[in-house]
Amino acid sequence: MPKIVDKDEKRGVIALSAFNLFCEKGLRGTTIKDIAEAAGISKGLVYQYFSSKNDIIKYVTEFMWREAEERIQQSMTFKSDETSALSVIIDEISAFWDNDFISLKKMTIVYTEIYLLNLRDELLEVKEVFEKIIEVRRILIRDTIDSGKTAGIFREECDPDAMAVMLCASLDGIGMHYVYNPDRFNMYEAMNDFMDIFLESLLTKKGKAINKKIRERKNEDL
Amino acid sequence: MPKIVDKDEKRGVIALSAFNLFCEKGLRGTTIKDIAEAAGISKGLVYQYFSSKNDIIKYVTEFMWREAEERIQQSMTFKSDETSALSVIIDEISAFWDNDFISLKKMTIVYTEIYLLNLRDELLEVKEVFEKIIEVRRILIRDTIDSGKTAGIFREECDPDAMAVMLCASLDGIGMHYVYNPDRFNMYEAMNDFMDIFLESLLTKKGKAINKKIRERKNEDL
Amino acid sequence: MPKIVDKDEKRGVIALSAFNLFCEKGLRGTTIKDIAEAAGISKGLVYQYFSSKNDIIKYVTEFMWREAEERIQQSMTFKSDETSALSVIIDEISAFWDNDFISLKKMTIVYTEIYLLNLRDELLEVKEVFEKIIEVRRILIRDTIDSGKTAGIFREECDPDAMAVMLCASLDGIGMHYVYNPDRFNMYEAMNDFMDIFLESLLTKKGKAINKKIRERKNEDL
Amino acid sequence: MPKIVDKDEKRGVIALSAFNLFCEKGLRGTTIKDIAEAAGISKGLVYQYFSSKNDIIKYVTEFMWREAEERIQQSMTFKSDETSALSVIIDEISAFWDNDFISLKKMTIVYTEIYLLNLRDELLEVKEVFEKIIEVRRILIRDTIDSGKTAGIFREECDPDAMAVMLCASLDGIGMHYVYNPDRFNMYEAMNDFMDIFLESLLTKKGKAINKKIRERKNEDL
DNA sequence: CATGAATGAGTGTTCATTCAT
DNA sequence: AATGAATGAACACTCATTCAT
Repeated sequence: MPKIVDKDEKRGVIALSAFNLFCEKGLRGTTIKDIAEAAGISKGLVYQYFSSKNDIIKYVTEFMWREAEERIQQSMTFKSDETSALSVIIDEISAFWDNDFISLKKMTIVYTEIYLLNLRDELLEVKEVFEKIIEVRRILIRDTIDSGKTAGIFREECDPDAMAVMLCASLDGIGMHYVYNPDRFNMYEAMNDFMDIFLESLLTKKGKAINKKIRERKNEDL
Repeated sequence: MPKIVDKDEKRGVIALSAFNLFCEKGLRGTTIKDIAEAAGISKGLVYQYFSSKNDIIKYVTEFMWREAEERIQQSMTFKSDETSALSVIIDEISAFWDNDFISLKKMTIVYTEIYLLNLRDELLEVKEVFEKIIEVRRILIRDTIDSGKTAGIFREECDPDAMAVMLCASLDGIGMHYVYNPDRFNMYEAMNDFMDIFLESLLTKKGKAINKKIRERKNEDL
Repeated sequence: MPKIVDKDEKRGVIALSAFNLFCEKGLRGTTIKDIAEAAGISKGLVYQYFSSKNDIIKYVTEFMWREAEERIQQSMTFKSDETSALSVIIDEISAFWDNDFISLKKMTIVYTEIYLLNLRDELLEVKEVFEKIIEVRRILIRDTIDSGKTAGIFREECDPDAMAVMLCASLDGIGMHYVYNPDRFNMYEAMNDFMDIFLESLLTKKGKAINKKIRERKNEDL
Repeated sequence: MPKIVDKDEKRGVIALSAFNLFCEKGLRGTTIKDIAEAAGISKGLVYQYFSSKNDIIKYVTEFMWREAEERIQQSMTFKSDETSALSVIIDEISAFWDNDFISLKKMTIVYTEIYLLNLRDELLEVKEVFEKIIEVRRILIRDTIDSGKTAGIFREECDPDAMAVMLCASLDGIGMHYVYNPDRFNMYEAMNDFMDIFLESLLTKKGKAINKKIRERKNEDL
């Protein structure tokens, strides 16, 4: 009788090993041998679970997407009051980078590497999933700003689409610079500063008042 | 006598071929054979002009740095009045990305690839030059904000160092997202929006007035 | 399960192929492809057993050293009487070259090539082992002469260190010339002549008597 | 009018540069570019004087042969008395290695490299010349011993052919070991010791007396 | 005469993938 | 199910040689 193996679980184990190695050594710099060893199995067996190295990258990308989605779902679930819009944005922004298990640095590196692959259409199988990662954040923020406008929190003249794109992009940039040079600045502070500046311009008076309350509540929590 | 060749020019020609290929296929994905063919020469001849593939990458990086520096020098040269601080920042920000889209894309891709390699110290020969590219912008912006504070244009409480880092990082992020998906948003508008938001928070009343004038003058120029 | 392979044995097989090729075509003239083909495997597989071409050369050098050491151990083991000093030297001298001509030639070629590489420090990984081959003979002979002096076999005025160096060097030269031109002279006779001349000068009367006995016994054995 | 060039002289200049480089970096390790630079000319011009790299090696070998021959002719020219036989041998032996201009080390390295090439018949054009270098010494020594026998200086039972081969070979070996490890022993002393041992066995009483005189005269000269 | 730009076959080495066991 | 031995195409880089100038 063959050993009973949870195929899906094992795929996850292998992919996690791969993910960690991708961070340390890059997509190209990580060999199948490396992955197999890190997962405690043989090279050949990797190919029972993944059809190719690209297949692993695809899985890893999907994994990152699922992580992002899940966090966002969590953010959304428990917010329903008027202040939610702001909290969601602020939380999501920091949550995206705020993960002990899969470190910021790791995420950033792999995310950036896949960004490059897709920019050159070198990994078409992965493109769709990768773009979901971007979209899920963008849409969340866009929708949040949108409903914030309805609630009178954001100013009329602010364009949710444009703002969302800009916000996501800026935060990616801050993340990358931080990862490259973590000594240069305190990232959480930087992101907070950034959000302050951003919100200062876009919030209505009502919005600013709410923001103030949220901040106060957060400080009390600490 | 052998064919007379302008060595420096030929280095430039080869490096340009390389640069284009680096963008299309990535640093690792581009082979010396590719570069030689694109430059219309043989593999061996490449090594008469560059000591190694990394040497080519170094040249390309230095080229990008020289480009960045030159533009910055230009920005600085002709500004001396009170409004210079703002103009410089605004100009530099847009100038940095102000080429045709093709070359913006290329710059971004290569810049990002080198970012990744340096993150893992895989390209030590290039690290120093790469960091100059980052620094030259950062310092320009920091100093500009600093002197803007003295001139009463920027608010007292704004930290030039932190702002400069954040600004550079954000703009990199915006550039990357734009290059990835140029249809999503008009980058110049996005950057202008971004700058507006940013300046709105950091300028004093006096600063805001000057900013307004600069904007008006610019619109007249068009 | 993959084919079960005795890694050590296979290393030996590959190294033997390499050794033969090194002799025929030289260390530099032998390519990894040559070695792989001679061993009946693919180029890539060679690197499963050796980390580099130099690693193969190192193995071959270590092999030669082990051969030399083993023979010397054998020479030492069964001699304990007064005459041992002389027997050991004589035996060792002939034993070192005492293989079929083919392998003598091979040894000499590879030994000489490694000599040249080390002379220019082009093969540092191998230097230490190579020098062991020289030293093991030199020290054996030096110690033997030394104890032979104590036993009154060698003359008081003979310097064991100088004699050992000279003896080793001369015998290397004779080996090289013999290998180059095996038809010119009978090497065993030449070495015997050489030893006779050498011993004639260095032995005491007592030593000469013992030497005579050893020779007679040897002739009886044949 | 073309520049008038002494073709032969220039060949010599190039070959000398080559010779020096062959010593430092080996035959394979020396490139045509190296040689051209050392000779102060261009790569292409080298091919006006030599048809190939092997052609240079051939020239260098011929040069070494001419050097050897010349020295030997000198040795022979001025000796005519009874003692010449010994002087010639002793002088030649030391003279062969005793050259400041073209150092011992250089000679040994190139000589040994060519030895290896010929051992494998990799450079047939050179084989003949290389063997002349060996032969010229061997024959000199053989003839000298031969005439020494006639003159009653060498013992009847000594075989000039065998002795000459052995002597040349041994001295080559001593040279090689010395070059590899010049700190181990004083080569001139070693060669003298060697000659003493050698002559002690082969000279007649008369021969020993003459040898003694030669030594004394030499010491006076110093 | 003289140059050095240009070539391209050949080197050691790596690694995704296959497959016999 | 699981192994790791085996493959071979691909890569960066070198160098003797040629030849247009």
